[in-house]
Amino acid sequence: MNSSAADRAYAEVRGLILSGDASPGTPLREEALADIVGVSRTPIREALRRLEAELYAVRTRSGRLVVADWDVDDVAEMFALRAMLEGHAAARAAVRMTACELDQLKACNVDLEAAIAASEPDIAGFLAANRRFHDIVLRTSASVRLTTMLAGLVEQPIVRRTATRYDRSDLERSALEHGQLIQACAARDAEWARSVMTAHIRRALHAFRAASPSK
Amino acid sequence: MNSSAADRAYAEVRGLILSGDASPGTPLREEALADIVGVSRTPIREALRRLEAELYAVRTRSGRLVVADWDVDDVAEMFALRAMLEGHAAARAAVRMTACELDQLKACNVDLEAAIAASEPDIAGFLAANRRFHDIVLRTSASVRLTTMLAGLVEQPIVRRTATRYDRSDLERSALEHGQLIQACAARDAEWARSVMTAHIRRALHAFRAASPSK
DNA sequence: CCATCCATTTTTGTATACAATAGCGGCCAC
DNA sequence: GTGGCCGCTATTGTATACAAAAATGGATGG
Repeated sequence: MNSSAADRAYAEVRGLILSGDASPGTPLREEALADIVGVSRTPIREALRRLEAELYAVRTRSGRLVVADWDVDDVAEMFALRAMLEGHAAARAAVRMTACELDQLKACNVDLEAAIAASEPDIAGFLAANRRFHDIVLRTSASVRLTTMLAGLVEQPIVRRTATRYDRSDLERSALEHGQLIQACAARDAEWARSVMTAHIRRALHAFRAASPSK
Repeated sequence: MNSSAADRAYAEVRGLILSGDASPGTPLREEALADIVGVSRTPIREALRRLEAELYAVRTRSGRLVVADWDVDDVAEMFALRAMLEGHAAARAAVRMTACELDQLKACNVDLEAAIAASEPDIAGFLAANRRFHDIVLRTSASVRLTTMLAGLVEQPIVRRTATRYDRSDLERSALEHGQLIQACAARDAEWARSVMTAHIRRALHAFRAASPSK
């Protein structure tokens, strides 16, 4: 969509970080990245500033950027913040949800259930449907600030997990909890929606921890 | 402290916005700002990107940045988010607080009380002490992510208020609530601290609303 | 009088050149 | 052999030049 050089640079460098291709501690040198992405330093700088603001990268004393290293506490904190903020988003969404958006939510969850119904679950399909589900909630919450704040928070723990195994029971629980959220939204019950979403994210934290290679 | 051209540009442009010198809707043209600040467009761009990320400015379809216009709902949402996040920070801080930091908090509140004790309250002194108080809590929470997310949230509603009158009872209530937070931290009670801080911010929202010129 | 189209001008996006500074390695003295 | 100093290199910060896209203005036709 946004295919400016700076946006491509952002996506590409973030990809390097999330894929583990650039492991924590790796220096992010502007010129080197410019060569990789095929643009000049200017859009690279812009991308790096965004990544720094989202804490994908940290600045060593004086200038140098390196890939950030998230320990277990960091990840737990990210989930805690996400639980609060997405809970808040769900509460706002519940009272703003129209029939149309409710239908979209239901359709999303149908897709999600379909993705995990097969004997071999379709993880990519699950993640896509899950992502759409949460995006709809966020959009319905109608708070640009919330959306902005959550933007840098959702991707991060997911991708580190690509190598790890997804437990089927976790996937099924997700579908169940999404169903509960749909109920809460249908009932226009903000606090119910908040509770369900908060619980949903906090469970995801523990699922993530259990699946983590290094405890 | 950070006196690079980009940081000065950020501070100066943000000052223009918060002072109302650049009113909502005013276009933020890079070259014009470069002339004002006395640097080239490059650091100005960097500053504008930060201001955009913090929603001080919004981007009209295709490129142009204009000063953002916060309506009452926006401000309410900012306070709600701040209440959640600072509440979380207080909860974390309560269990991490050392005697040293507790003393700093107490000292801050002594200053704050001194600032409002005079017959004519020292608003600037109050704001400074208040700021230090919240900064200590945030620092003690030991979450860089939380600190980053709150950074763009605390300044914004305050300065719009420079013209409005501060009610003495509100100032006194602030001092009282800070005292309660100190108690909660002394007791290492995370949920008590969270509740006090959340209530503190939410009261501030209503004080702000009451003092707002345009209701 | 109003809408539309084209040219000009303004404004942003990107690339590159230059300046400043920190890091690094070698060399020398001890 | 080790520690400190000096010069060089690598890297970021800033300025400027150029390209692209969009707004503005006026002229023109209806």
